[in-house]
Amino acid sequence: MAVFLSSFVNKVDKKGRVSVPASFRAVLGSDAQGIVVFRSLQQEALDGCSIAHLELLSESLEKLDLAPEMFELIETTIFGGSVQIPFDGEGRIVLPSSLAQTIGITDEVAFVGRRKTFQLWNPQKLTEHDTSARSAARAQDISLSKIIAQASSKIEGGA
Amino acid sequence: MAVFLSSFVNKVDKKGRVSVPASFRAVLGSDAQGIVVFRSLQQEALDGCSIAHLELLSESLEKLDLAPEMFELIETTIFGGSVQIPFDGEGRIVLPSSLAQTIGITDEVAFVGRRKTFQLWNPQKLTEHDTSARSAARAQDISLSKIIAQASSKIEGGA
DNA sequence: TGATTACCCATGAGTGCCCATGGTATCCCA
DNA sequence: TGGGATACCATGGGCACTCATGGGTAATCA
Repeated sequence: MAVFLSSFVNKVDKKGRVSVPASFRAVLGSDAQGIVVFRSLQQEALDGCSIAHLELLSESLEKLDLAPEMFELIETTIFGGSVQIPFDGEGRIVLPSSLAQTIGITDEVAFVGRRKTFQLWNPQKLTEHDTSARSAARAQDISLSKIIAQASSKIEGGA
Repeated sequence: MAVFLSSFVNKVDKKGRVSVPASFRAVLGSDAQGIVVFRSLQQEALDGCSIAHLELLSESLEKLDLAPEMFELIETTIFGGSVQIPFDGEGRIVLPSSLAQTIGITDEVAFVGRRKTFQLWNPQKLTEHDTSARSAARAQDISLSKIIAQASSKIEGGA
């Protein structure tokens, strides 16, 4: 199925509009009315997803037996802090300036695909994040083919 | 099964198009719509693979219990940093100039088969890398027949 | 009443699609 | 065995379409 891939840097214009990349809109579907955005828990970025995905998170919360503090945190910060933003006719959104300011977005936004969701970053902060992530990968000698091999052997081992 | 073998150096034209070697396209399959490309974690090159291979990596990530930092790294740099590039009618791709620039590709690209995936290099940097890799192999006295023998004894030993 | 939002239209750069060509390797025939 | 024909591959060019960007106006809201 279609997933959010790649990263794009698009401009924010004087009216605060920014184009959601066409490939992300394609993943969202032609009948998508917009997206949902909220502050990321782990990074200095915004998390973005489809409305359906937020509903999935909501259902997941009901099913799991989460600790009350975690439940409360998610209820307040994620659901309380999320905004649903419609597309205009050209596939643009207007980012609430309060959210944009929390992550340092001024005149450009980086959209970063994360398969089921995506993130919105200040492009410079994203570059810094990426650079440090790659340094860590080199230091740990991470290999994608090893990850695939481990996942395969986990299945065969009857794990 | 078919694997990516050999290396080829092809030209990049004024429109940024470059032919994917015919044997690589054959491995990908006649119904392949294109390839996926992302920055290599370990080398100054791009990693290339089929769309199915990226899906395999995606499934592997879901199956393994990776450390959160490693998961985050792969989600952002590999999936966020990958692009799905379609073939044109003649089996060419257009490399995004942002990716091409990170590895110093200007007017030629070296395609290097790595069995299940392949890499894209600046041809000169590939030559330098190969030279230093061969020096390291001689220093470590690497023998291909020893590798085969060790793998065979590992299988028979019921490891 | 002013600011903001929604809706509509326009434009240029880049992309996708299509067609053409030259070179090389392979195959077939004399 | 050599030459010609054919097929395949890499390379080059042109045109239509898409995408991101920009602007204007009317409606809505505070």
